[in-house]
Amino acid sequence: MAFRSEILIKLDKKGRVQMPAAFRDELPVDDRNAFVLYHSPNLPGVVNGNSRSGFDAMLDRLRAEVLGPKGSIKVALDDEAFDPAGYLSASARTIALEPDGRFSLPGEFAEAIGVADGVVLTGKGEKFQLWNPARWQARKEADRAKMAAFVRGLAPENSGGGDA
Amino acid sequence: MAFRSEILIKLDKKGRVQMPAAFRDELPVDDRNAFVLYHSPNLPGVVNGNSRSGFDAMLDRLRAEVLGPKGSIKVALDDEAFDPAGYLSASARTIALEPDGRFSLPGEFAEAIGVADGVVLTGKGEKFQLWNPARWQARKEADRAKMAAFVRGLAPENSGGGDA
DNA sequence: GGTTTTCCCATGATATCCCATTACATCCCG
DNA sequence: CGGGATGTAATGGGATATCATGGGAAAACC
Repeated sequence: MAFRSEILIKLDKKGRVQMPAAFRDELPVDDRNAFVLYHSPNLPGVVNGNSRSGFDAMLDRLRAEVLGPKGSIKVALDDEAFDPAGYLSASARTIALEPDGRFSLPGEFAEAIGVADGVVLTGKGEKFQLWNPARWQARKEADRAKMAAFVRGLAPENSGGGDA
Repeated sequence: MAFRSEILIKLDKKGRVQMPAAFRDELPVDDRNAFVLYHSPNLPGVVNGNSRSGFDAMLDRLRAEVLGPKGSIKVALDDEAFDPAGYLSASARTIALEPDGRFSLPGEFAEAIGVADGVVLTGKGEKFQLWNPARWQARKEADRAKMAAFVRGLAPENSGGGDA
């Protein structure tokens, strides 16, 4: 299960969005009628998406990271302490997929993204993201330079190298 | 079964609250006519909710964690020792759901939350919570900052940005 | 007997279902 | 190999169901 590619999808006047076939095919075969959208925890204007099992798996890893195995009962009871997994759960919504592969984008997400006529769906491997098209374009430009620099910096002491 | 999303629900003049469809769908299919509300054990003004089976499962885990496997018989007999699960049971009430998905919020919980015209229902994964809207807003702001800091602290040697 | 709870009906907004259309890719058959 | 046939993806829209809410009336409670 790995979300790849990027695609621009239109929003019709009912607020519906077509889930790209490439992403739909990555959802678990036994749970393709719904998935999860949630606000980015630290990047305003971006909405993340994943399968239900993928989202739950992320929360499990998160809880395991924060507390030890014994912490589960503490998190279940302690309402005062900050709970990252709980925070993400509150910011998430289960979205039903219509039989034809579309879903209606809840207003809260549409506002967060700042959608007008279209959204960019972009694969990030373990998850995918919804972007405002213009903002996505800008981000991509910026990332291109960073990526080139990153690759250049990978092998500082390379004598040979070169490619065919 | 995972409670997600957050939603503001009005209280009508009869004290009734609509259980959001997103939460109702998470209740066990064989037990959707009732659920459990209980006071937060350590955060005044917050009321927790869960399915009956979910609440019972939490009590079981709590007893298993606190006392050993032999603890159940001890708890059944020892009225002198402090019993956390028993304490939670006393603070809990089974709430009936009307056929249309509403329930009447008992006065004790309404007072604890400090409701006026509305309540925020927020998903925490394994359970959900009822909040005073203003207090929830404040908590959310505070948690947002903590979440951003938490994500930042995950990878000590992180050069680039990115989000979770 | 008066208050509270439960059941039922009403309503506006939204979401869902179903059918139609266009574009593009693949398939089939000679 | 070509050209029609078929399939799927993305989009549009009308009809219907569901959600959240309000309120009246019966039923239960003290």
